[in-house]
Amino acid sequence: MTDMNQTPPAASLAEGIAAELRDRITGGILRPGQRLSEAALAADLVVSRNTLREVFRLLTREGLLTHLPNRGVSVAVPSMAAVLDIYRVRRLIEVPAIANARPRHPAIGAMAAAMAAAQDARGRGDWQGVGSANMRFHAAIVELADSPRLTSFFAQLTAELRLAFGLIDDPQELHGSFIDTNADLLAALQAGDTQGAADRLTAYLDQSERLVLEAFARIELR
Amino acid sequence: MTDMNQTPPAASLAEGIAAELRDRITGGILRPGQRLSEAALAADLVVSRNTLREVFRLLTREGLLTHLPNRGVSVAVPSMAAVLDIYRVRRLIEVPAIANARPRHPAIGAMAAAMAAAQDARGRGDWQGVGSANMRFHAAIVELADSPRLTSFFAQLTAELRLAFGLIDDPQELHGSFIDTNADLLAALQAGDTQGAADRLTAYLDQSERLVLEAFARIELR
DNA sequence: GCATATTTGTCCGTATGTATA
DNA sequence: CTATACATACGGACAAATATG
Repeated sequence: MTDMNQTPPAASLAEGIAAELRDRITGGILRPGQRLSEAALAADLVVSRNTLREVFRLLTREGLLTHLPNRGVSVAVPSMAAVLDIYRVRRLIEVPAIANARPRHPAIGAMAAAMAAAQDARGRGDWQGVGSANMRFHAAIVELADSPRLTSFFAQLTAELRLAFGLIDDPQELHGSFIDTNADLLAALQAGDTQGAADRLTAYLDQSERLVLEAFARIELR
Repeated sequence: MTDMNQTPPAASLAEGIAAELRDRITGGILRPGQRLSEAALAADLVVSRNTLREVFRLLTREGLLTHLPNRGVSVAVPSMAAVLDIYRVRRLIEVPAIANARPRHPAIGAMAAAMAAAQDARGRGDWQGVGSANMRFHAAIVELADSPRLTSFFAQLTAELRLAFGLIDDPQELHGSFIDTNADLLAALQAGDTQGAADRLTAYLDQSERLVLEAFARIELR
């Protein structure tokens, strides 16, 4: 067994640190709104401030960090506007990707693998794992379009969305209910019914968006 | 007259330098494939190497620079695969944006302004200016979708595409013939005929892509 | 194939300006 | 209003990798 799930050896130190910070942010270790002190974080990650600043620029561009001039960076606080925008773009990208999917495209195998991982994680009650697998499932959908630029753009959207997920208390409600819907989607796609698959995807996106927005509405009341 | 066309005062130095370098690359001052020495460029731009490296990371992520570990960065050399990918994504984004355009959306005014600028530049024989105006025209089309993430993603694609345009000798052939097509598109949109506008856009994208690819094929022969 | 020069990758110290207690 | 803390940006240093003669 090779280390296919391992992060590649990090071409440069900055890229490696960027990946590490991305994980901490999407993984919820760093909470939205939290300020990140250059000096403290550089010491913690055992890199120089210069290197860390390179990373800050990257993650700011990706939307995971917010940069306030002369006041440093903090973890981005997702807004309802951001969630609406992200789901709008997801519809635009994912639905045509499914609808125009070439039969027996390799990405369909990746979708099946992600689906299996999601069901496995559900069996263990690992809702965080279910969420990760679900994101891989949708990344595989985008890969159906065979566009590297679309794929990397979608990865960015995904990271930002996970930030929003982190604000929601109950991950089971968030991720648990969608496994069966997505399994139907996959079955339709494997049967060559791209239109049926696209319809199920649209339904999923609508439901998921509503769930996130409702959770947001509850949070903003507090 | 305010300086609404002026670049904003650059929140940070790195952002300003990034904008400057972006202009030099898309403007053809820096040619594709050209290596960029950290020390030389830093001296030229009167910034420290550290600041310049932050900029390099940003532009590498945007696809304008290529980074080879321990061998520095060079201006990206656009490939046919990149051109194909960019046009694929442009179709996916622009066509639905037009087809679902809300009547009297403010971006339609921006389209008209860009069109006027293109016609003006053509009158002066300024084909570079025609190209810039044409890109603004299409950026305005994307704004019809009201999605900030889509807008900034498209800006990136545009910059990368201009890199490819720079390899083509005859800018008149590249940009000159499309003004009238786009004028028709705009007229259809203003008349509320979104479907007709979308059809014209598709035709434009097909023609433009073919032109770029043919020019590429000629170049690769040399 | 080797010795040397150049360049990148990374770190540190420090001066300056801005925001906040 | 002063003092303090911090981000910003610079320049110098050095090891490691790469290119050159």
